[in-house]
Amino acid sequence: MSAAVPEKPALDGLERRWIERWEAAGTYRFDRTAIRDQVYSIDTPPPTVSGSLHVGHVFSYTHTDTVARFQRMRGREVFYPMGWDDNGLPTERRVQNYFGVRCDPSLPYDPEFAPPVRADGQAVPVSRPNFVELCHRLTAEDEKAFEELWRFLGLSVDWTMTYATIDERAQRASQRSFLRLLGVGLAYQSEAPTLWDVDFQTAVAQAELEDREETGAYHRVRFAGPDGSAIEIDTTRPELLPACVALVAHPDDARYQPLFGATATTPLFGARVPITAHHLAEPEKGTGIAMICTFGDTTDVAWWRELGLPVRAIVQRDGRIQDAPPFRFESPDAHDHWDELRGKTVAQARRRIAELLAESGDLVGEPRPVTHAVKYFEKGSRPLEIVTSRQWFIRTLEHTDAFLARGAELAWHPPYMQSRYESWVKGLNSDWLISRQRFFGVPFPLWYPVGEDGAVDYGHPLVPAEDDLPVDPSTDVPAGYTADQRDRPGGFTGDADVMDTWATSSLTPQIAGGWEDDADLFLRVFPMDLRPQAHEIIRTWLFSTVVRSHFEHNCLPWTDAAISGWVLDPERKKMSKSKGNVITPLGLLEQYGADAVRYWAASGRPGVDTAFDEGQMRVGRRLAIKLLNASRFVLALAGEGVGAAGDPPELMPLDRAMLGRLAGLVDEATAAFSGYDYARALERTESLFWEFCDDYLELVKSRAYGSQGEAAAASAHHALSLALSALLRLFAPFLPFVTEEVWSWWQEGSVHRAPWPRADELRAAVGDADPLVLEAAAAALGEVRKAKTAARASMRAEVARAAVADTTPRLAALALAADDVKEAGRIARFDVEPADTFSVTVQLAADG
RNA sequence: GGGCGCGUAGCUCAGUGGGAGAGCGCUCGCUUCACACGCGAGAGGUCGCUGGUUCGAACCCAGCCGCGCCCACCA
Repeated sequence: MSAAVPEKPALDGLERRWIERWEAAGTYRFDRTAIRDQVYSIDTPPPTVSGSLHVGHVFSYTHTDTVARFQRMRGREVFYPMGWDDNGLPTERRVQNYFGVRCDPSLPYDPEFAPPVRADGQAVPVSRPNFVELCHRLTAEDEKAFEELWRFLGLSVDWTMTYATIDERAQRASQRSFLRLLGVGLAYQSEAPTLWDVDFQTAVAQAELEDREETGAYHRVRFAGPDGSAIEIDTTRPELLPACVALVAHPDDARYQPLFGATATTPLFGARVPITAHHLAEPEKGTGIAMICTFGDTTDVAWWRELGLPVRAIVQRDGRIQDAPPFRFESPDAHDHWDELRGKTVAQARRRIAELLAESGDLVGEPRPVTHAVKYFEKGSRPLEIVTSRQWFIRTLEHTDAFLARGAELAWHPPYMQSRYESWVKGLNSDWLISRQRFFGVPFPLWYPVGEDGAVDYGHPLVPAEDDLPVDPSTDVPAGYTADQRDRPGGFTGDADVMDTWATSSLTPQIAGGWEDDADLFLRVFPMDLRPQAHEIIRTWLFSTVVRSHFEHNCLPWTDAAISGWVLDPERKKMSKSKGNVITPLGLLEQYGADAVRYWAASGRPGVDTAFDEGQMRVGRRLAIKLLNASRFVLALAGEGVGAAGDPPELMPLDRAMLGRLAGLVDEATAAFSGYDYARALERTESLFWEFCDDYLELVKSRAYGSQGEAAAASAHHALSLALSALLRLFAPFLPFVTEEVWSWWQEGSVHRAPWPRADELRAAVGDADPLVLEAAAAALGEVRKAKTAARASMRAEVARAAVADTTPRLAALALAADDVKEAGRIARFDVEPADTFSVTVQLAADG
């Protein structure tokens, strides 16, 4: 069999070769006859295909793959699908830039449409169906590129099991789940103030917000009190003055207590607004009394709601001040002031109104610069406004206790990640907003009746049958209506919105697992075992998946969540596209080899941010090459001993000691992997492997060549082949290519379908093993090496005499491997003497 | 403001009550018959700071400093 071992083994080309063979052999194909208990199922994160893959992806997907491979070798049938996240804003944005188009839903579909040739000028308006076609076209290309890279990285995904978050299955699942939530009242629509991105022109959910520190300015503005005296308030948003509906101070604030219930008058616009009390008003902030506008921030919304105030909205959905006055002005001046503001952007209006207030004498002093946190859509570039709109929500607020209980039920790796989940759930302040005023997404499967007067009756949505899903309400027609009744009095109109991307992604276990489309599969894989994901999307993806599974199946979607850290650049900044510090993985894979890149990734412990380190990839490459060479050597030494029939030979003490250590390693690696600590499993395996090469192989070399007779050689051969077999399997989850290559030299089948090594079987084969034998022998050999190095001699230099002083038990252990030490150290005369401490006296032969 | 994590050799990181470690980098040596994509050896640290618990602390406790992240109604 050793005939199959190449003369000069090399890493180059291993990836291409084995990718092809694994595909042909179906090595990673999921066997769907397996029952749930035999299955290990993974809720793979679908990467956003419109972005490019970066080393962060390689990092975390490698972690998952090592776990998948471990579980497969442990005998579980691994359900490891791959999804593509292709719906939503990132794709829309990429399509707009790539093709130079913009979606105009009012246009009709043009079947002849061809995208412009990268028009650098104006974006070409296209209809929604044309736009969606372009989205599909581009994502199809992106998915191909992603799959190539994943295969090259060696992910043991079953590539016959892929899904996309915009595909028909995903749409059906999203719509079905939505309709069921609607049916039991867990989904509802509401016309209410919502956070709104004025560039994307869509509502935004709490989970998509981020705070950004901005410089603003406090403007101290003078209101007129009931008796005509001045009431001064501080505001960073003076442009909202016409939207002011009340003043508010803390109920305990003695300064303002006399004013509660009275009326103040706004400058410039002369609106009379009540002076109210509310506990959210902070006496220390500004002057202690604030103006409430509809709506400047979410506190305004709370005050407005709880104090029962009217609405005087002035900001339109495009971020400009509306044309119509927010209320009936009582003075010509107010009209003049309004004319100065309307049509302006919020920022323009802010500058202008500051001037107007200064002119009228109602601005006290100069505006004072201040840095404050402002809410943004995480993908947006202008501060969010709050506008009133009709949106769909899923009820989460009244179920937070249940969600917290689910979080406690879930096994988190690492455990402290649970606190992120809990702080999110406890901080929820609104139901989950799932509707988006966008184009490339899953449509709401709803129509609304249009009355004879042309008014849309949102209160009585028309729903399709589940069997008809998915539907597109913009082209499909509800039961009982005909197509020509669309948007006509007495007819119907389709819901124009699409679902938020998380409303679909939160169903990845159902989509990947088949749910009702493939109920047989679903029974075998759901609830799943593992959700691997990054920590920054605990509040979105993880939370929302728990919500959906809780409502739909009354259980957790998976038992375990493995949270990966980030990849940091050398300056310890998170690698991200916007920072421009992203490194693309393909070049790395080609330069160092997939196994080497995986080695670096798998060295990053679960949940811990890890520095990008090409040095670690070089180390990984060195390890892979060492595996090739050491394996070749072991197989050459073991020769016919490998896989020979008949009774195994009696093992010598040194061999037993080495195999005993190996059994200990198997225990450690198995325990680490079972607790999702792949990094520890790798570290321990690697460490033992180098010792195996540096000490054991050197010690046993000449005996294996036959220097001590046939029986002694047979023992070495047997131990070597047992060790190589176990080591290859321990490394297989990390270095799938090189281990498969070596395995193929002398074994049948794939190492990735071979059973994970078992410590009890090793121990049974070994019998009694005294670890001291290997320890003492390695220590003695180390001292001999040291002496040779000190003498600037070659390791081949002959030693005339070596005398080992050590404690009696260690000397006894050393005696059992004395011949091996003598031969490895090229020692002519080898003496021992009892002593309290270990030392070795070495005399090199005269001519070295 | 609240919470979580981190702080160990120049760098990347292991180490959770009793000898301060690994790899890389650096220095020196070795044509060694598996591997020069190699082998051997060496130098290098007040384990963030202060106090406490303990016979004994890198490790447990308290406080502080620094870094990062998450959350928070941000007038």
